[in-house]
Amino acid sequence: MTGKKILLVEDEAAIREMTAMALERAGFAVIEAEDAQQAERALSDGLPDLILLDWMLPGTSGIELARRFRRDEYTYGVPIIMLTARSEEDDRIRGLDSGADDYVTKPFSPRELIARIKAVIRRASPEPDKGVLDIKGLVLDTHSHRVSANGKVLEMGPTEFRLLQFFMAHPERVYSRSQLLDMVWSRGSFVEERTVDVHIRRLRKALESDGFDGFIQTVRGAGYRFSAQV
Amino acid sequence: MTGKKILLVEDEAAIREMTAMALERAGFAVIEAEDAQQAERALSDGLPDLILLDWMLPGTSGIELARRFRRDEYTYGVPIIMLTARSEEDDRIRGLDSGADDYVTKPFSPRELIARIKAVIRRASPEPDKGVLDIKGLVLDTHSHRVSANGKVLEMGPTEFRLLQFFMAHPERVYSRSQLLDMVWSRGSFVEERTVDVHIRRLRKALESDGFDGFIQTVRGAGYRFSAQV
DNA sequence: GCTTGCTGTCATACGTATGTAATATTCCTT
DNA sequence: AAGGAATATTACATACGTATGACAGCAAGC
Repeated sequence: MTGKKILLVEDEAAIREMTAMALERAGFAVIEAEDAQQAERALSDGLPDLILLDWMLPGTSGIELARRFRRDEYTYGVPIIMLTARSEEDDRIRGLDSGADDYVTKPFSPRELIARIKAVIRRASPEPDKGVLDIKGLVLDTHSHRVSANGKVLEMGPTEFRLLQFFMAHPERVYSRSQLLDMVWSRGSFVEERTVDVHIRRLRKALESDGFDGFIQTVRGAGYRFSAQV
Repeated sequence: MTGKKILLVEDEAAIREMTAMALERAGFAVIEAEDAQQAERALSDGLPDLILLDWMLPGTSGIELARRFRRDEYTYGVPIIMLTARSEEDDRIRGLDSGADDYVTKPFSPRELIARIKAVIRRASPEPDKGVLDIKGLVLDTHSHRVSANGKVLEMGPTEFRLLQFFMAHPERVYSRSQLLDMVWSRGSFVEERTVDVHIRRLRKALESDGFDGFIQTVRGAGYRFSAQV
């Protein structure tokens, strides 16, 4: 559980440093940012396991930033905890609406904060970042967020990308539609199981011009499987 | 997946009965309770596979009850889904904190509720990991959902796959048609015993090109047996 | 504003698996 | 060897699961 990377976005230096210290003592690696710009720059160095976001920020507000992170396919899966002052407590609904996983009111005890962080990380338990996945010429780069077949770039939507990423990280194994919804669609949203069929179709379509669509295999009555075998 | 037992704790009779009906039609066995006391009494008759808990209950609240279940070593492992009204949505965090595995806001569609129930149950009770069954070159992989004979992939239907899986997990033992129907077919489906013969035939056909059909042996007057011996 | 791309759902088409009945074969008993 | 019972095999209608294309709602960018 330790060694997790946390991005802390907080403009007040006193609070930021105190918080960072508490987190580091608890075994987390903390990246500090004062505002939205610094935060986004920090993100380009690799995704953290969790983002701690102050509600009130100069410039782009915390809530706006949270929304942006949730929409961005790159940061989509990273859990977010909002830091709010007690007087802002009424707004916590909007905070949750914006996609935050939890909120903590200031002033908070380090113990409480760490407990919540651990809970959220455990719940989210993000996939280990594999970097580049290469299976028989089909290459998926999680960093550049690109897929290529024998060097030729393939176009596909964000959902198809995540689907393919999951499949390539877990090949030779059947997943039911329900499992795929859990793993690829992750949080909150309720979608029909049949929707998986449609995205499978779209993924196959994106792969078929290079003959890789055969890797996505239907297992009748069970689900789908990614396999480089015939 | 069906036949799972669900404890439904909800004080409003209308909602409770409607929910119970929807769940029963989906194949769940529902135990109804109006309040905390009834719920605890119901639990003493045996643990359910999941607890559906209304947020607002007369007397002991749903959240308090959830906390209690989580602390009690007897009920500790039973997954909980909270039912909350939309206006209570901001309390969702506390709901998760209290140990709930998911929450559903009222009004909910039966389909969504059932989907979430299935997801939570599946996560809570992962399939026993059988892994790979290998008997003299006949290999059945439950993960990839594949059967191969000395490396060559064999094609067969879902029922034949389940049948073979059962046989390979219980070799050297005779099973009557009636027993096989119990173990391999989903409960509650009324199928002729003679149908087993047909699927045995199909399984043998799938195996015969590689000489493995001899493993499926007829025991006249008793049933069938899987045996790697002559 | 408008356009574009993505998502989720639906209706429909399609193929295959399934259960049963009919017929053939094998095995055991007498 | 014959008769009867159990099993094997084939054929077939139907049900079921999957594939596919079209569509409407959104959000993002122009």
